[in-house]
Amino acid sequence: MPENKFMLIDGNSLLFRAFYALPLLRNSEGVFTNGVYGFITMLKRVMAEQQPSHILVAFDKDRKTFRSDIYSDYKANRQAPPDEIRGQFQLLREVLEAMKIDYLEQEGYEADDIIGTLSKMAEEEGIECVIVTGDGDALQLVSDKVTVLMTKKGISEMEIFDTQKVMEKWEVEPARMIEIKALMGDSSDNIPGVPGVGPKTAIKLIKEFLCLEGLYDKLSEIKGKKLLERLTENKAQAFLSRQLATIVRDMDIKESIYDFSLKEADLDALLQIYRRLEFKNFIESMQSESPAKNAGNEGNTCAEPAVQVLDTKESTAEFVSGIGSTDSVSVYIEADYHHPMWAKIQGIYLDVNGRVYHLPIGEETARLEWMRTLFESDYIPKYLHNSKYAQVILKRYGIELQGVSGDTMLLAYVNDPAFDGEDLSDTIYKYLNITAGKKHPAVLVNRIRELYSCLREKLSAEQQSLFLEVEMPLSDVLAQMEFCGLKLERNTLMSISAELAGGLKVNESRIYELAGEHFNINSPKQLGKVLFENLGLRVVKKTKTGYSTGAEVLEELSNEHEIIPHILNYRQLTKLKSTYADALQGMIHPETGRVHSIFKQAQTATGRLSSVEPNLQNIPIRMEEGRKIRRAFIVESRDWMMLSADYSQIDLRSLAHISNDQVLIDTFKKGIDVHTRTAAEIFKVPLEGVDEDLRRRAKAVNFGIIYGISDFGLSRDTGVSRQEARKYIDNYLDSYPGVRRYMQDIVEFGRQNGYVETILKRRRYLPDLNAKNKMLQSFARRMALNTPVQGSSADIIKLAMIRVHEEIKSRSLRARLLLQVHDDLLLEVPENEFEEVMEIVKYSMENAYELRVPLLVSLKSGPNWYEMQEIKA
DNA sequence: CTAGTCACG
DNA sequence: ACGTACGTGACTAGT
Repeated sequence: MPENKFMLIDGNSLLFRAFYALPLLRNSEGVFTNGVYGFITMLKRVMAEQQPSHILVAFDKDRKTFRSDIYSDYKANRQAPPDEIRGQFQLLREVLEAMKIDYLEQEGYEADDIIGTLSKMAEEEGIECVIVTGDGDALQLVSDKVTVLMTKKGISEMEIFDTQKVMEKWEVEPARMIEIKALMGDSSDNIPGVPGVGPKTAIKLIKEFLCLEGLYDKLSEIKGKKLLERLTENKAQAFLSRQLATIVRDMDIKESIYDFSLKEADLDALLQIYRRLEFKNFIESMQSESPAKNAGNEGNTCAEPAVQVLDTKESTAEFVSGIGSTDSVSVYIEADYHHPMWAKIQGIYLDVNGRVYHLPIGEETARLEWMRTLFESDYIPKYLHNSKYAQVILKRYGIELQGVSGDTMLLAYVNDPAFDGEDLSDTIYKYLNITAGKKHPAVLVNRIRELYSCLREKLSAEQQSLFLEVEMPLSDVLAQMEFCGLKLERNTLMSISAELAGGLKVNESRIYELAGEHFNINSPKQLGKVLFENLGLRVVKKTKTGYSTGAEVLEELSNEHEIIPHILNYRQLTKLKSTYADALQGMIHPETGRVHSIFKQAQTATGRLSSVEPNLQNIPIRMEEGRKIRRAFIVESRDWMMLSADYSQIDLRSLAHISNDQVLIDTFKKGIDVHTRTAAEIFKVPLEGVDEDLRRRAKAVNFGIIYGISDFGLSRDTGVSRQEARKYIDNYLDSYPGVRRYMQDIVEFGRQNGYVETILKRRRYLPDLNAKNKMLQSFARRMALNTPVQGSSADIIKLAMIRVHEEIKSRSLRARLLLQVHDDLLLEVPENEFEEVMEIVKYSMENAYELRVPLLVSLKSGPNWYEMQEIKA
């Protein structure tokens, strides 16, 4: 029989710990859950490690009435906990109830006191006791029988304290910890202590005098005059502090420790609350631990459907020929990698009218032929999740996927762009509330059609059009772009890399020379030490973990030490070398000699695309040194040309349209430079009187407006004072009253409806517009201001891409779209098609959507992505 | 796996 | 009183 082991948990300190250690997390109802999540994670871990026989969670009860009046005065000064955590205490209680873990709270006492009392009871019974807490006060309870497990930064690490460990760290017996606290105080607990006495002094004194009484009896022996003075002056406060720090160990508690034995959790109740909180990991681990218990109950978990394996050519041919246009087919491609240009197909799962079929592929790629007619037939409607992936990977095997009538990933994205629905099983879980226990492809493919219907029903008429007329056709365009890729010359990258390496070598040795030592310049930690400790430079800004060494900070210090410009230069060179010159080489596909980025169509909250593996939307251009990287991006062959087409000021034009501001509209209609016009308006000078500097500042204001301006941000980015920035903003809003109205209206709309929307009615939900927390609210406010602008621009260029692609296809041109960089399209075009394609692109982009202002596109062309020359209209 | 940094619109 | 422009992705160090 195992020995008894009693685990006592400080519910308050651990929940706070978890709350602050994890990023704010909410379920779809907006309930904050990060604290509970972290708490349970910790709980599971310590229970697995310690294997207790009895367990209890203690909570504080009623913070206003603590041990004594004096005590409550101090405690009342504590910061009120943020709103986001309060509700989590109740949630945690509910989870504990489902887990059948007892918890206790008692009027007028803190969790510590309950723990102190019960640990004493355990000691008296000779039972081993482990205290789990995030609060150092508990160390005073350590003894032969009592150990303390304390969180060590964040929640992932715990430090175990027994008597020996306490002695090592604090040099006194655990029971004397209260004497130390009495002297040094504890700011987090509002224990004052003796001012000017920190841990070092407190330890020294208590080691010598053992306790407060001993110390004050022999005050005359104290050496330092100042110290003596402080101790004398604060005698009462020291004794009070000790009282505050002392945990009560003799509360009147009715229960016996034997009442808190470990019990079996109520799995159904637990599953239910985990679902409500959307703790998918926990749900999955529950199901993998005991699948039998949960299988088939409530209809919420799903049994695996019967799967018919297609393993002969004849039976498959027969099966395929039996499928017609009235059937519903869902397709799931099982592959070994997430990048369609680098993955191998392992198998195909199909759902036809609710029955699941599996075609294993593996090495036998010839089997894909058996499916060709099904995949390529335009008239058999198919449903997929992320059809672009399937389209690209199949194309590599020579199969053109046709007849995709619905993509559930895109549908989920139109429904709510904030949800990360790339994973099919997550999406099924969210919308159908079904947990696909093992994420088996058969289970997943079996639910695609249901998911499709469920999501379609949720959409408004406009959202349906957005889905059917924009996202679905765009998926095709992007598939073509991904498959095509962009030709990248390895040799060019290699020589750039070598050049950078040369520069770096010189740079590096100069830095070591100036620093007087060798260190890793890439490590912000080591660099911070060298700059701010060894060289004694001014600390401008700190980060959570130490000194900030970002470019902004370094710029500011650039005149204070010769090393700084070298570091900035080093940073620039390493960035270029590692991220671009070197990394891109590894992304060149051996079979095509090109790089094939994935354009994520369901990623951003605003409706923009994003580009990964590699990210081709952030290839350097602003700085000449980096811009040279673009030399490596070349065209198909010598008789082709690169064509780039970018929208001029598309965001400000979207803003003009959405806000219906007459001044802004007038500016664009007359073709006046918008930054110059803004400068004239806010600085109250005639248009001709606007110089470069005024225009530059006005440009920053225009950007600020789009981003949801604050005087602070504007002042930081322009260098003018905050008051000055405020004045610019006020002048702007006076000059553009339509914009002011827009800013008010959109926030009000968002508050009323819970979301804001773009010109194509793409929504972004912003529940935080009504948050109590001011910071969350102002974040949401800025998103509400920015999203319709950024998102509408994204809508417009998506429409343009579809039109360009369609036009090229219908005229059987060889030209092709390569990239989209938010307001910029890049194509490669055979020379003999150049004039025609140029016109198609310009026309399609400028007429993609009719705004209250004209859209203007400027074109450039060249032999590679670096040498691009403006084409005059 | 997170934090810091920096590349782009 | 408090922290601040919007939207992304990749690399490196250091746990």
